[in-house]
Order: sequence, then structure tokens, then C-alpha cells
Amino acid sequence: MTFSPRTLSLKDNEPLTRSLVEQMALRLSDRILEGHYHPGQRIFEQTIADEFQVSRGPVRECLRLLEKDGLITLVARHGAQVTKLSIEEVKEIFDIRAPLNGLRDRMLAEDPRRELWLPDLKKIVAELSLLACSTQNADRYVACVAKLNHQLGVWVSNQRLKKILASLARQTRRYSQLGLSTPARRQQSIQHWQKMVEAIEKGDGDTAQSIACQRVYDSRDAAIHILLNQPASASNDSPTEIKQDLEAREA
Amino acid sequence: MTFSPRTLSLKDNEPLTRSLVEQMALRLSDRILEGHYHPGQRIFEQTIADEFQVSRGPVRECLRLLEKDGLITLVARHGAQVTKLSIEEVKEIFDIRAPLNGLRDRMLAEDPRRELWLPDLKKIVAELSLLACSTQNADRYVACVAKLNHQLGVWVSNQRLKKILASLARQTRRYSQLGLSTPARRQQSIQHWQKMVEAIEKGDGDTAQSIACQRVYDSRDAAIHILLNQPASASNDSPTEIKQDLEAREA
DNA sequence: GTCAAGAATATTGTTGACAATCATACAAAA
DNA sequence: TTTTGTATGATTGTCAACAATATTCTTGAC
Repeated sequence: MTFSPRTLSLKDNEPLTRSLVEQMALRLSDRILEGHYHPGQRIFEQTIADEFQVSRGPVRECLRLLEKDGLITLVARHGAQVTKLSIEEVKEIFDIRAPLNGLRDRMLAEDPRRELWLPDLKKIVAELSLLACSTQNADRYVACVAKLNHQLGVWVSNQRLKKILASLARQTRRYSQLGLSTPARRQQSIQHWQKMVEAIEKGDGDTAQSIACQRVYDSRDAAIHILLNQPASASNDSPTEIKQDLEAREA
Repeated sequence: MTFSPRTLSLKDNEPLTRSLVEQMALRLSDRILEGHYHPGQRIFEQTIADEFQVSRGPVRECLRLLEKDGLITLVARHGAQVTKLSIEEVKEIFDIRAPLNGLRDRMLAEDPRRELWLPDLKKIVAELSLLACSTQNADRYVACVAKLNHQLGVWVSNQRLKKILASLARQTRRYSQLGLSTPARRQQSIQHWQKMVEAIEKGDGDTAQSIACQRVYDSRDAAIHILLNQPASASNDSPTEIKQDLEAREA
């Protein structure tokens, strides 16, 4: 009864249908999103390989995956670094998310079987309303919005749309949080969600679409507004950046 | 002056900023799109490695890239096969392309510097009009539409939007061709493009967006209509499929 | 002290070999 | 005849070592 390297070196509560590489990609992306690495920080293959107790081969494949997800940037013969988005790039991603969220919510509103999941949706939005009232709870509100978006992804039938939206949301996660940092914005947010529930319940795809689109634009503008007012908050104290001076200039 | 394996084994007219893996991915995706492999056909790492005269390591990274692009499907411990889309999946992709093309064309119509590229756009659409008049020239019309879409991608400022649209267009390339196979559809298509040029010239983002969206939906419906009427045209005579019987059943 | 050239180190790119797993063919038993 | 077990070959998954390249450090001249 020999053990493969897979079960030795990684979480074994993952389904075995996932390959070692995909499991590593999942855990690495978690690390990046949780802020374990700063934007712009270099990531060395051997370091990751040592931490995961695998060789560099799987790590390289894993990094390719994360690059396609936009979480890291791969430069030939220079290696990987955590993607650092300029304000313009953040705007780009939100601009794409807007019509896609619109499509998603339209599809949900026009889903003939929406009775099945509408109660669950209402439950989450109710939870959200409670959190929005409090002036504290910014983190919990953000977490709840994330849960809500995840659930909407589960209910939507278009699997590709779901994956693209999830990827885009991951890339802008830290900026979405920024946009919800003030109670006023959370109030605006919860009003949008409540109107969205109404629209879905009535099967009003047009309204659901436009609300979703507007919600993303509001989120975008709030995030950009904050980014512009505190521009240098993300690009400091990382001694291992690639051409730190160059990066700093373009940001 | 030694030559690296890169220059030995691959096209050397490619820019060297691209890594070996990315060059291979480009050439492999071309092969797939040109029909060199059928949908569902298995792709073996060693075979590709031999053909490109590299080892399996880079090939594996390359296959990961193509999987993220949706061109091949990777199953753990079973290998890669050319993605075979069900009609439902084709519809999914077109549904996503619609609002994204709408966003692109809106951004183009609202581009303050559109005077710079409008003449080029008009030139291509004029070329398209000529091809549309003829009852023949289906292939050339399709090629011209591809060129047009590519150029629109060049002119749009949102780089991520451009990449996502290019990826989605690649995945549905063969089906877009289907949708333009009748002269009637080509007439409908060219009318859309002409109205689009007008909208862009006037800076009418709303109209440009809705035309683009409708164009994709028309393309989708035409493709699906044809697919439904000749359903078994794509899934035959490939003896090396993974679980051929299973695949055939779901199609 | 500053800058340039070269050496030393670190990192990525690639490879061939081995291990683990899967698919097929074939034989034996029901 | 069908089913089950087994052996064999094919294929993927992983690794450690080597080659190529990039970065850093040292040395020396000015």
C-alpha cells in the first residue's frame, strides 16, 4: 500500500478528480487573494516547490494556470510575480464585469425554475440587509456579498459565464472590498440587491440586467475613487520586485 | 554563438519575447482551428513533443494553456482531447459574446479618437459589402469578417476585453462560419456592419451596442439552426477518442 | 566615491528517466 | 456465451540533473 506524492504533500480532503497541479493552483491563488503575497512580489518556482514538497515541474504548470487567471504575471526568463493592477486595469476589469453580471442576472430572472432557489436568495439578501445596517461589519458584509455572488454563480446555467465571472471577481476582490468600505456605499449596495430580488421574482430580465450593470459600475467608481485618493498604499516594502523602480513609475 | 533549443526547434520569425511554450500553444491552436484534429480526438504528449522536437515538459505546460483557452479538454490521468462542444455549449459561448461585443462596439463608438481608425474600418466594411453581394465567396466573406473583428480588437482600448473576445471567437470559429454559409445570412450580416459604422461615426454608443449584440444573437441562431439540422457531422471516424461511446451518447 | 567589467550566484528553461495509473487483450471460470 | 481476473503495454505524473539566462557581487580603474 504505497502512497503517491499527491496524498503525502497536499490536502487530502480534496476530490481526487483534481490533479496535483490544480490543487496547488487553488491553494496558491488563496494565498495571493488573502494577501500572503503583495502585488508585485516575485514568486520563485523552487520556493513554491519546497513549500509544497514537490518538484518544479508541477509548479511551473501551476503558475501557467494562475497566469491565465490573471493572478500572477509571467515574464519569459524573469519568472512570476503577483499581478499588480494599475487603476486603469482595475477599471478595465470592472467594465467587463458589468455587462456579464447583467447577463447573469437577466438569465436568472428569466430562469423558469427560479422558484427553486429564490427562497435561498432572499435569505442571503436578508442576512446582507442586517449587516448593512450596522456601521461596523464591513468585512462580514463583504464576505456575505462574496457568498451571494458565489451562489448566483451556482444557480446560473451558463457554466462558462460562471467561470469567467468568478475569475474576474477574483482579480478584483481586493478592490471590490475597497468599494464597500463606507456605510453609505453598503446602503447603496443593499438597495440594489433588494431591487434585484424583486426583479428576479417578477421575471423582469431587463430590470435585473440594468440593476446588475449599474451595481458593478457603482462598485467600480467607488473603488477607483478610493484608489485615486490613496494611490501608494499597495506598492511598498517588497524588496524582491522585478525592476521595482520601473513598476513604481507606471503605477 | 550557441543556439538555444528555442531557435532550433521552432519558427524563428516569432518575437523572442514569447516563450517556447507560448509559441507552441499558438501553433497547436492553429492546428486545431484549421481542423487538423477533429473535435474529440485525443492528443498525446509524446506525439506533440516529437513533432515539435522538444520534451514533454513544455508540451504539458502548453496543453494547460490550451485548456484554459477552451480548445482542449484535460482529464486527470486520461490526457488531452480536442474540445467537442455540444450545441448547448455553443449557445453558451455566443450568449457571452453578445454583451461583450456590445461593450466593445460601444467603447469604439464612444472613443474620442475614432477619427484615426474610422477610414480603415470603412475600407474593410466596403470590402465586405463586395463579397456579400456575390453568392459565392462564402470563405472569403468569413475571412474578411474575421479580419474585421480582429481589427476592432486592435482599436479597442480595453486589453482584457480584447483577449477574452479573441478567446471566445476562437472557440466558436467553426460555428461562426456555419452561420454565414447562406447568402441571405451574409446580406443580414453586412447590413448590421453598415449600420454599425454609421453608429460609430455618429458616436452613438447605445445603437452600436445593440447592433453588435443582435449581430451575435443572429449568428448564434443561424449556427444552432444548422447544427440541429445536421447533428452528426462532427463526431465520426476518430478511433482514438476517450470513451468514444460515452462521448457519442452525450452529443 | 562612482562607474564598468567580469566573476559568482541565483533562477528559469529543458531534458530524460522513473513511478504511477489507465486501457486493452487474453485467459479462466461461471 | 458472458463475466471476471490478470498480465501487458501505453500514457500520464513526477522528479532530479543539466543548460541557458538573468541578477548580484566583487574588483579595479578613474
